[in-house]
Amino acid sequence: MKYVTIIDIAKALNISKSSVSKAFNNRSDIKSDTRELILRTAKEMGYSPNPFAKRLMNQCSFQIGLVVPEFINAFFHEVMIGIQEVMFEKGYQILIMNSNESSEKELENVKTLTSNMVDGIILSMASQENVAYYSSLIDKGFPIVFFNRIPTKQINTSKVLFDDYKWAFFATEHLIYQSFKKIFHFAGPSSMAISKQRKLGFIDALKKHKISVDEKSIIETGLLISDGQREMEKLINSGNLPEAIFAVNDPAAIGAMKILKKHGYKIPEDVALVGFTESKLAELIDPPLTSVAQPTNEIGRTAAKLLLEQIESKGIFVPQTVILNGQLNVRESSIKLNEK
Amino acid sequence: MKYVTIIDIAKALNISKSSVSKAFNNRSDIKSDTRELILRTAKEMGYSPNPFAKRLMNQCSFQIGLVVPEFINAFFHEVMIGIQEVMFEKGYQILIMNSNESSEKELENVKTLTSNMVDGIILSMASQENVAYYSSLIDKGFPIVFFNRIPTKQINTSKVLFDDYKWAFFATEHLIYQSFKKIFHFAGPSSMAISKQRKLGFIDALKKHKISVDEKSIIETGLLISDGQREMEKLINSGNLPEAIFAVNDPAAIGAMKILKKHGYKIPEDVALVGFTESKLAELIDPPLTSVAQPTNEIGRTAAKLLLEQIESKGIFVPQTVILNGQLNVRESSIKLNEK
DNA sequence: TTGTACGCGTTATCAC
DNA sequence: GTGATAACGCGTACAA
Repeated sequence: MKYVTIIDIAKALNISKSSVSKAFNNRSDIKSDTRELILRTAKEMGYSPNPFAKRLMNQCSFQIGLVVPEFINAFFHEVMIGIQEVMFEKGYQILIMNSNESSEKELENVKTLTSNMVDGIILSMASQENVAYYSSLIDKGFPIVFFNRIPTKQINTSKVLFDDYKWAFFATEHLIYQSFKKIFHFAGPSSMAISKQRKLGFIDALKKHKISVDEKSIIETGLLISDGQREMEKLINSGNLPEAIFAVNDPAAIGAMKILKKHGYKIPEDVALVGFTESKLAELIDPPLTSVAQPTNEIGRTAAKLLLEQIESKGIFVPQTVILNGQLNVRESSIKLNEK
Repeated sequence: MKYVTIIDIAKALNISKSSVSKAFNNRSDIKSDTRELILRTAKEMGYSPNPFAKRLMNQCSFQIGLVVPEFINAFFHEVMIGIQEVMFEKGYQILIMNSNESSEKELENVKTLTSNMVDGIILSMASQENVAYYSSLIDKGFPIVFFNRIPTKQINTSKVLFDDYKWAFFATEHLIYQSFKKIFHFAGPSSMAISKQRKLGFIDALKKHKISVDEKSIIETGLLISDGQREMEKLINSGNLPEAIFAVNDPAAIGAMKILKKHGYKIPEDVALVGFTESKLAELIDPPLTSVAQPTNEIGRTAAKLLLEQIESKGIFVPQTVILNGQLNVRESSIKLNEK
């Protein structure tokens, strides 16, 4: 595949390559006749500018990187779409990389991206491991925007976040208002900030309503359907069933639901369930799962806009932290039925 | 963000930039002492090679494009992961673009990618609209591999496909063997080759078993959950309920299931359901949905490998067509229960 | 209005 | 073993 260059066009028309370049850059110092002619022949010859030469010139790639910790849940796909919407409009391409919950892989991804000269990175971290390195990048003036799984320590850049604590609190309160008494929490990995926040929200909601928080009522479960299944199985075997469970995320809740149904328990009569981070599944399973919806598309769009601001500001920008609002979608899985 | 170049290193060490370049390219004509020194200082100075300069030289981008017609269903995400696995190992980056079921957008995407000098494209088409253009690209020597939604006409390149006809036939036969008699088909858009194939498989299976195919038993539905819901609603209103439905894909089947359940019909007792293109949902909904599973990861891996072959062969390659095998996952939604 | 010359960062090809 | 020098394709002062 041989690409046509401005030199080819110049030769074909017996003019200099700079004239061709001028024609394409809408410069005033070229006769409109010549411009027309050049553009026409360029089209005929199938010319398209070599992006690498351009980037070599302006030291800017019009590419940004997106690094996510996982690809399994729809959450990151949806955020990705939001980012794309904003970025493509501005002519940016997006290189997507998956860290697969490994902070080493994540560091590798970021290094691959920076050595590919992306103009900035949107990042959701697998863990807090590499924060120092990212901090040093930011200090050098490299634009990074964090979302979802962000650094817990202060960092000098923009962030898009969701108030996990608040919404976990609301979700738990919802169960309390339904007058469930014995409420358990299926928690995520304790190393993960969002898990911690959600757990804290759970605990504080119980405290506020003067419900004692039992050690055994918080079970570190994991983020996958299989995790929910495993812990639910254990719980059933132990014979210590709660009236309601608030799970760290939808997959954990759905896993629990599957096992409960398998053992013949009714939802929400026997055990009520609430998930977190609305997934498509929540509406579709039976019974539909109550869940906290995050504005995934908006998270993506906001992160993209913040990154663009940083890129375009060339150094002097004010780091912003945007906290987006969610919504508790109450569905059948958590509604206390009237006693028959 | 100022990048360090080989010239900076050369200056720092008072040597020529060509020596620096040689050190990095493991050339034999350089003293190993100097090489060591160069590599060490390079690391200290935080040098990383400028990929655009490199690409400008070797006229090759180590990037490939992936163009998919939609992002909603997990199918393309999963294929994408397979592609990534193979490509990243070889040092390729993947630019992902979404055509959103529009052939104009698709053409635009492909043009963006080629003008970005990707080394090849993996493509699933929104429609047959642009086949002539893709054909001309291929004839010019530009590597393209098709999968899933491929050109129906002969095209001189590699393809990864799934025998939609065969598996639709099997899926329908499964319903017949369960001794359902009145079987309907929720078909996809008739413009889409895969829809046509699945419909044909359905028809031929009925014919083989001497079941007459009624005009009314094939309903053009669409590919989304909402499509399945809408058509099921109509069907219920018309009072012409089948015993079983084979849907063009899982979302259509799931939409139908939701509406059936809403109206109090039991699955599979009142209406049995079979989907196509296994989704995560199939296992999770209640009752679990029988569906044809496609080997998504393998589709991605195969397409990636075929594309690499084409890229590396530099012109003389033998177009291959790989037909991958699927699996009919039989679940509760399609099993005829014994009469009580 | 047009063309010349140079730089962007890299590698390949020569002389030395 | 080393170091100039010329590409790669494009943009742009500056000279013509």
